[in-house]
Amino acid sequence: MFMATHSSRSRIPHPTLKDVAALAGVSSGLASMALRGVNGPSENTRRMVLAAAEELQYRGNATASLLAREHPRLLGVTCFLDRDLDADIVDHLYVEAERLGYELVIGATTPSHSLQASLEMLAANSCEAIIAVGPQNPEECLSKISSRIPVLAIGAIPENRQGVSSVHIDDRLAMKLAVDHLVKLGHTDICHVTGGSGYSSSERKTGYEIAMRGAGLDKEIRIIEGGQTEEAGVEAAQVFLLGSAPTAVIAYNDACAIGAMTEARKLGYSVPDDLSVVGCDDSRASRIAYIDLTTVSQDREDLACQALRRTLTLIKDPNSTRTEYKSAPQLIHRSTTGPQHNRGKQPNSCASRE
Amino acid sequence: MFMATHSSRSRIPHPTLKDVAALAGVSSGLASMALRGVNGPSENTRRMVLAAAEELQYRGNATASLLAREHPRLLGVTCFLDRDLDADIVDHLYVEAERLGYELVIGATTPSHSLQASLEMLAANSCEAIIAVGPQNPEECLSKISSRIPVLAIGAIPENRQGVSSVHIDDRLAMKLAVDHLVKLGHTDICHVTGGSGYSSSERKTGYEIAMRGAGLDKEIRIIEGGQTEEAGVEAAQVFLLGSAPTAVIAYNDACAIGAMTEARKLGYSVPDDLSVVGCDDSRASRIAYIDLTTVSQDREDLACQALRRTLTLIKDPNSTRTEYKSAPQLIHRSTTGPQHNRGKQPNSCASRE
DNA sequence: TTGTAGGCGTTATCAG
DNA sequence: CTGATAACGCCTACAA
Repeated sequence: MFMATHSSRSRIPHPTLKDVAALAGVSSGLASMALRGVNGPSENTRRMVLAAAEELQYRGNATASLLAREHPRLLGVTCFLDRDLDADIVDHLYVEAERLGYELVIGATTPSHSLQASLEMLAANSCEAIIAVGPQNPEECLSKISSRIPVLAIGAIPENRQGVSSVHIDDRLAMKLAVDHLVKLGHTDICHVTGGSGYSSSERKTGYEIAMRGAGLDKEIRIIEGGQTEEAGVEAAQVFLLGSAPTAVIAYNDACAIGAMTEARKLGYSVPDDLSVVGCDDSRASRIAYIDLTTVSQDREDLACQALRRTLTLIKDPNSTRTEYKSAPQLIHRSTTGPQHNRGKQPNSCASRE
Repeated sequence: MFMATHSSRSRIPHPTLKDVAALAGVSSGLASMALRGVNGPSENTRRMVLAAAEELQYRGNATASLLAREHPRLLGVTCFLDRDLDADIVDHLYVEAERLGYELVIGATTPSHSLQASLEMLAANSCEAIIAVGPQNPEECLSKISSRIPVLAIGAIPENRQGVSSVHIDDRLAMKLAVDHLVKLGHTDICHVTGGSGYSSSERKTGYEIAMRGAGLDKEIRIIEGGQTEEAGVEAAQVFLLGSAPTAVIAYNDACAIGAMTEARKLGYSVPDDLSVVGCDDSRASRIAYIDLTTVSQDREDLACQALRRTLTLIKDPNSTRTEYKSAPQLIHRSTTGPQHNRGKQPNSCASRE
């Protein structure tokens, strides 16, 4: 059998529905129905069409289909590419979307490609709704675009963001779990490193404060300005380890916690002996054996399912009211937290020990 | 001024080009040209159209545009969501694409959404070409789809993958840099942990072998089957640390290196005193201060630029021959490699020390 | 069960 | 410089 050496892509255009219909000897309308599996065409017709499609290696043109359909069944997703939490969520979104007969198209948010740009792109491309995954710091653009197309955020959103529904973990509860975990281990001197200026950061901060008060530790509340990166954690540690160091620290997220832990160890503190560290998110990094960070997990599957369910509701009734769903977080006890030994807050001279 | 309390999205459909043209008092064809900024319309007409578009809050329908244009100027990108190397590359792709007037749409590859599925989706959605980022293990689907649409892989591809061009680091050179670095530090007992069955893994293995021979270390060549994850690194370490442990190890990538390093430390080896560890990719994880892994970096910007340049060439001439570009890697010396002390290969009883 | 025809919103071609 | 008009490929009444 001979095969073409050059695939002459440029010469023979892709076969269209009309070609398939012609080969099958039916009209293109019928062929369309047969291909989509809706009922109407007879069994015989369906077979003919499928055979023709197979023979011609027919591939539908999704763009044309999108334009013609009234319900494109296409959802836009914006996410960051370097956050494994987002990756897990998107993975679950794919599963749910497939189950519900929806297609997903992704607009990535990167340093050079803003959330705004992703949203515009998705809105222009016939998406029926947009699911924005991750900490949406310039949330204004979510509100803005939500007047054109339903938007649901996975991640906390201020209540006054009109039109944008959200699905996220209960940030306050997450911090309460962390505080209670440490209290149970005997800690009282527990400080919190914030995640900067975002909304979920302020929620977690509030949750920490409430939990501390709930544990009768009003006087011990100590808040350090931080951020969502490892570097922010490093800088925060340099602050809270000066003077009277706490025996435990709860960071806004895992990255920040890892940074703080790194710096603490570098300064001679042993984790968890001298300092217990708790992160948040249960990121991939937190699970690295060498890090093995105690953290508060987000249930990715729950978030994805709820997000999709609610997004479809928004599509059906665009005027339905904004909703908010708080998923229950869970404490994951790993090796960076331990009992309070109460043996002083001075760093050891020896860097680390088992 | 009154504002609608409910954004009645469902009631008023988005304004179309025709609406804009009507308001501006011109034909839709003219309006289209004015909006796109091509020359033809008079300055006055252009202003009228722009004003009308502004007033109606007109947003073009990208789907319709895609269908009508002969050159959609749309590129599909497949990538993994949890690999920060890919994230960096995509970031640079966005920059280059914008510069060249192309739009990017992303199809993510996740555990539940195969590369195949992403490719099909992108091909069906009027992309002019697809750039596949990352280690494409089931590369067959790249070849298959390349008969329908130009495909360029960022990452090594076997030579017999017809139709698929590739842009990637020089894997063999990368391993040579690692070997030479270690040799310069006095190491001779250098083993390599592979990345599993992929093509770039076999290239790196070969590169390691060649470099070892080049350094006169034929007898010292020692290869351990590994993988691309931290877990694989852990398992590999359990193997190569049994019996006579090497003084240095080069892993397929950073994740694998980190796993191996973790396990080595857990078993009582000090890094880099007892064991030097080199990764590959210069991933975000490798830069974490607490890990600070010596590695071989990939120039993300170079990869992205070359990929885009070559992709456009493929689009212009689909019958042009497959090309391969090897980007120069660079050794990043961090703190997991050090001089060979030659003080025996037995693990210390003390876990670690400064 | 099947064919026909009109439309989705743009772009592109051609006369005027 | 401008305005009809025909694609683009598919979906979907509606009619047969």
